[in-house]
Amino acid sequence: MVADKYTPQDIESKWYEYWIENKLFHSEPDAREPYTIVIPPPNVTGMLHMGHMLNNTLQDVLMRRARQMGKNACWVPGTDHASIATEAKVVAKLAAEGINKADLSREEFLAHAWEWKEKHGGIILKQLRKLGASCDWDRTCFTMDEARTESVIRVFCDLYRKGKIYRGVRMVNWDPSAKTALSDEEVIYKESQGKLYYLRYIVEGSDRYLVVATTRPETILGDTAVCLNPNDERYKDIPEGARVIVPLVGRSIPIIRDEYVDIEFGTGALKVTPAHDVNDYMLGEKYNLESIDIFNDDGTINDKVGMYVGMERFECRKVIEGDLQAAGLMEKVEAYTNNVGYSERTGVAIEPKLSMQWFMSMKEIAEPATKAVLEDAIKFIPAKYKNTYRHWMENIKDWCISRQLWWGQRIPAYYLPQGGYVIAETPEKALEAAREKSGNADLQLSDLRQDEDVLDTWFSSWLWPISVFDGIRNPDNEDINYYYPTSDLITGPDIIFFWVARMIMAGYEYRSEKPFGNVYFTGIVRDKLGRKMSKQLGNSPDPLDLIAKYGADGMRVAMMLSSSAGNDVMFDEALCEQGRNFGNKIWNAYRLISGWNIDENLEQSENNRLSIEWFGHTLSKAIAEIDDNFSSYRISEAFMCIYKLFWDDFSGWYLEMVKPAYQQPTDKATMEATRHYFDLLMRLIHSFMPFVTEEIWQDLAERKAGESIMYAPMPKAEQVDEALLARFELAKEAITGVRNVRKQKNIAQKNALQLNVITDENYPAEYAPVIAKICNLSSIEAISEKDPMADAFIVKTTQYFVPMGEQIDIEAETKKLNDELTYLEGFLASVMKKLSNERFVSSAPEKVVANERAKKADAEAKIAAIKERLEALK
RNA sequence: GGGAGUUUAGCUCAGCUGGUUCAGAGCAUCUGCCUUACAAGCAGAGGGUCGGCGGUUCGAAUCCGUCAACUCCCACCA
Repeated sequence: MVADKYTPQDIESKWYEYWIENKLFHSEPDAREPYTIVIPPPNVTGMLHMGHMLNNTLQDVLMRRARQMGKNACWVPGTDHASIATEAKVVAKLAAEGINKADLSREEFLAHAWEWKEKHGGIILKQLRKLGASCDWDRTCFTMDEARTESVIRVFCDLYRKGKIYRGVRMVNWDPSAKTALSDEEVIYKESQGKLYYLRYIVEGSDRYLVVATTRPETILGDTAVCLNPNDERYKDIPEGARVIVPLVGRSIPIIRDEYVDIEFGTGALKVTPAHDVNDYMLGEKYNLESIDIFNDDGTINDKVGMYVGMERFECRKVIEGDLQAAGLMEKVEAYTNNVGYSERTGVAIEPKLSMQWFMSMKEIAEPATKAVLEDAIKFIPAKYKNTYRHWMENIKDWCISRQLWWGQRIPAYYLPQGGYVIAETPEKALEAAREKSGNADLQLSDLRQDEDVLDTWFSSWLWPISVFDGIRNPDNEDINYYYPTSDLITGPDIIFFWVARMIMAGYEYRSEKPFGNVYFTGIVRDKLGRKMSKQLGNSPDPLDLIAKYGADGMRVAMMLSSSAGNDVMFDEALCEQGRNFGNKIWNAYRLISGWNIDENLEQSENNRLSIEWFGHTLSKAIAEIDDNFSSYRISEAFMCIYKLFWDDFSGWYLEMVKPAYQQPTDKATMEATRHYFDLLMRLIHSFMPFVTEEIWQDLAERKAGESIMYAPMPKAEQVDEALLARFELAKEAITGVRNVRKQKNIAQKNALQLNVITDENYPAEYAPVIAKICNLSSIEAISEKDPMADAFIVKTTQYFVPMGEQIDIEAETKKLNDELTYLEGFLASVMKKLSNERFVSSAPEKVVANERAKKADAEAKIAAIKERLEALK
């Protein structure tokens, strides 16, 4: 027996413990078909937010459903070491304690970082349990645990040997706050209000000057040329080989001419700073210009030029502006809006910087991965992301995989004392290789210096679907052979390049097979005003608070109610409330039936038999619809089907139909059928609301120890009798008709009424017992005469009469009927117009024309019935 | 600058191959009910020129063109 009141908090943790204790989430390879999902690993020290709620609810719904479908379902959880984000947190934490990272050795810093990880790591996974996530926790992985780290190092070495990884000096995106290079994907461009400065560059040996426009006057320190367009008439008189003086700096630099320069922009003169701008860098390469790097790693000015040394870059910009003004070298300053790149993680402006980094060639490895998606070997849901994917893949650039951080997998490159390096999986192997390479057999490990850099976090997560099954180190193990390729990936479109694309590449490179069959892209969770949820705005509710308030089941429903693939979720706390209310509805429906008593000798009434029969068909129809929705990943629609099935069809109709009178018993067959339906409904709802359904399912019958609804087979649709359902709809309308009479005449349900019917083929005579019960009718009589003394209504063509024993309002009734008549005649006219159109009849498909004819006949019959009724009223 | 998407009821969204599932759902609103499971509820009701204009068609929310608004992605002319 369940409690009187539905309080999700009282049941949820109990069942989660039960599932864990009985190892119901655990999966081992067996003969069943596998169904696998690998979790998008959240940051190890992160906190659960609404995005995780959406993402993991979807995954859990799919997992639980697969399990009930008889598949061997395995959901692998884990966390990501998130190198830059975590390192930033640790640095900040140390700074708060007065410890400067620069004062620590690598080992000391890593000790702090691991300590931090042990303390905060995995909180997020514990939080997921509150949501009901049915992850196989025994398989929990971490992108920086031993197995994953070894896999990453192996892959690095392998790709290096295949010639796909190289080291070189390139212009990279530099984050001066984290003091590391970033990949192109980690840079976010934002429009920002800046200024356009017009600077005077005096032409050497003359009294004229060139005006050059720039947004970054501080970079004049690194100028090594000024570039003009050779076709620019304004500068025709500047002789070939002329030079200009860099303002303030006084350095003499050449004037070069290249069509790259846009004549229209600014003054048509461009300052060239090869070390600090991607395009300038290309010009520098082309014209063999000197490249002067003027910044330290933290974005302050270095001592290369000997001016403004140690000044922070934006501070320097202000000071230089003033100095230029003072020196009369500033023509003018204009307000200017341009796009500036910011670091995704630290939020500071990116500095293009030349530096030595490790890169991975992408072009070749991208090919099979592109094909897989375009040819639907991997399906994207929604499909629109195929375009985005194709565009990126076809223009893919090499991946900068090194980061100047400590928290991460250290690059296995070992430098030899005399120069050069070797790449090896372990220091021992490196030493061996180094001895061979150098020809010096006495070389010691201490003579080698390992590269200081670590690998980009994504260089470990791109292997995730393989590495969680140890498929890199042991490519032929039982797990990887069974679970790979995984079934579905649920993730956000924001990491389609960072992660999804790269996993596909890794899949083909290391398994010669796709990593997953379907990718379901969720949207972003926004507030109800459509704003992105953020800490700054404070519009992001704490999911755990919501779970505490409405229950995990309610929270899950909220996520399901407003999310279709690829669409953003406009989250509103009211949705949680709706979810909780649905749980309450289920709870109370169960309380109702559990209060019924059985009279063994009672024979089943026709009413009950009909009700059970009808609901069986309704249920099957809904199941078919749910299955259809799931097969195309319309998960929220599938949920809505179930919601309406339970609330309207089952609770609103079926239970009202079979409900015994107060304190009266019911018959055994009806009780059994009702409990059976309840059981099936709980199974259908379980993947969405695991807790409340388990609680009730356990109470529905004696269950064995360790048994769970989690493994109760998903109900299957049976043959649906559409004609039967259509007949029942007529009965429903008759019931609504009587209810309306009651409402208009203000007659309480407890006062029985009489119903008379002029029966015809549209009268659902078989459902008379149902109509009589629901409407509390003393009897239903078939009559042939119209009854002017009764309130009447028409369903399709059938005329129903509720005798009132008093004169009814003929005038009002007549008006009502006339209104309907007018409408129907208009409707008929439009149908007739279609049918009398030669071209319609000849070109429209048979079926459509037949349908129009049926509409015509229908309307005519209705009109006849109304006219009869009007006649009777006269 | 290039590309993609969206626009249907007050809100969030379905509407798949043009035609009885074509104008829908949930929520919200309004009206009436404390009817012995549930007021976290029940019974009803109202509400939309399907963004604008034009075209194709016997027939358009649906296909085509065009304009408008919004959103996202990519590129990064200083």
